[in-house]
Amino acid sequence: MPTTRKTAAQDATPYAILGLLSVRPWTTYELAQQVRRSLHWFWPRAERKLYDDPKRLAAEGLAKATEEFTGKRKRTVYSITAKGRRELKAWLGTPSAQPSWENEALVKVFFADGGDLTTLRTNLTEMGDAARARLAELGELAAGEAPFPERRHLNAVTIRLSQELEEATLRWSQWALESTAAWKASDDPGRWDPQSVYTPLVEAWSEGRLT
Amino acid sequence: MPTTRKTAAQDATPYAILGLLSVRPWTTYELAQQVRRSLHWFWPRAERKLYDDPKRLAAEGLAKATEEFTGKRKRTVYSITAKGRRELKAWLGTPSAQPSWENEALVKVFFADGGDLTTLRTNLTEMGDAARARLAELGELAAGEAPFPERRHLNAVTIRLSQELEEATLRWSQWALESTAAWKASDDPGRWDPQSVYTPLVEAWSEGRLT
DNA sequence: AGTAGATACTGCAGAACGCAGCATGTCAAG
DNA sequence: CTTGACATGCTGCGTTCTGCAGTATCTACT
Repeated sequence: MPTTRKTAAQDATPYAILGLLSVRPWTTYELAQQVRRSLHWFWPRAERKLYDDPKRLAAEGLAKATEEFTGKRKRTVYSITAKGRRELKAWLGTPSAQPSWENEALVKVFFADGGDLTTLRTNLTEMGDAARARLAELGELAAGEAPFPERRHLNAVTIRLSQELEEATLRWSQWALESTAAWKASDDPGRWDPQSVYTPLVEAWSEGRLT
Repeated sequence: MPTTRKTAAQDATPYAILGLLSVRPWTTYELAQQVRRSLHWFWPRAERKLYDDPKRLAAEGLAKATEEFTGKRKRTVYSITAKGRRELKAWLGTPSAQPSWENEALVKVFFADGGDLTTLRTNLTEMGDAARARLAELGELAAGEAPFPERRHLNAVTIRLSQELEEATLRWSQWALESTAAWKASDDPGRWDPQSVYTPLVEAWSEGRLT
């Protein structure tokens, strides 16, 4: 990773919420549910934040808070303002932060030489299972009713990337399980050749195909 | 994402550091550099944390802090203890938190209907460029001297997943650029059929191939 | 002798998180 | 018609994490 990473000008979370508000008005509770279905896949944030950020958006005039009542229980519905739409549009054109992903199971694979070969292989299996489970969730999403037909194209493009990443993880876990089957121990791969794994990548790099 | 997410018993960061210490003793500064090269790819944490966590590890007897001097400048070298190795090994067998990834550019793609088609396509291009740049970094890592030859197999397996994910992202961005070339606007895909994108995923899901 | 850059951290303010808590509403079973 | 389970709709609070500025020493080069 480069130290010269370009960080985004602003925190993306309020804009992500603004984006959801641009689709339709929501109560925070509905927002939280919708986030679980969509945004959370590629912009995971604690639900707690979804109760604070809309207030700020409202304070800055990017959203409008309307109080409604169900019996005597109050609920706040947030909607986007014209100013909010302009801000959102401007944000779409700003440079983005580098993507990042975290994977605790892979940390365990990386340090697998501190444990047994069986433990390593269990972790690999679990990574594959998790990927399959997430693919199933994506499948369910894709098969379900589209809540916003006018946004299907963007949903499709976005879900597609999640799908590709999970499939890549699944394929990798299968490859890793096959590879490690021949290992003697977690700290001794026997005749298995690590260098050959790198070859295609190193060739692409040294031939300048990646620049 | 499921609400029934299983969270890991403990925070992985101290264990990740413990893992590095199991390879060899480091000063925090060296640790920070090493993390940038390896761990940061799949366990990104602020460098600031690398100055606090080893202290805790030492306080718990999982690591040992040794003070050394370069002239009159002090530096602390951390090394793993026998207890630390046992704890690390035990941790390797515990269930892991779900993986997560965040991608600000994809948020912009997801809400692209709030902006121009050109903006959408710029963001797609930038995502591809970023993936290519990261692949180049991985290539450089893979081509370089292996600092720990006895860990090459684990490095190879781990880097391989990063590579697959970046390649998947790159392929996706190219596909998305081709797809959007025919769109009329960011909120109007014209004749482009979102449903067909889902088809393979939905079929795999409905046939139960993901369970 | 000067200075740019690497090494080696600490302090602090603000952001984010997780979790508990609390109050109301709905719906179904007994 | 009452009880309980679960959904809705939040707020408060303690802890952790992050980013950034600041401090000081060492090394290498001009």
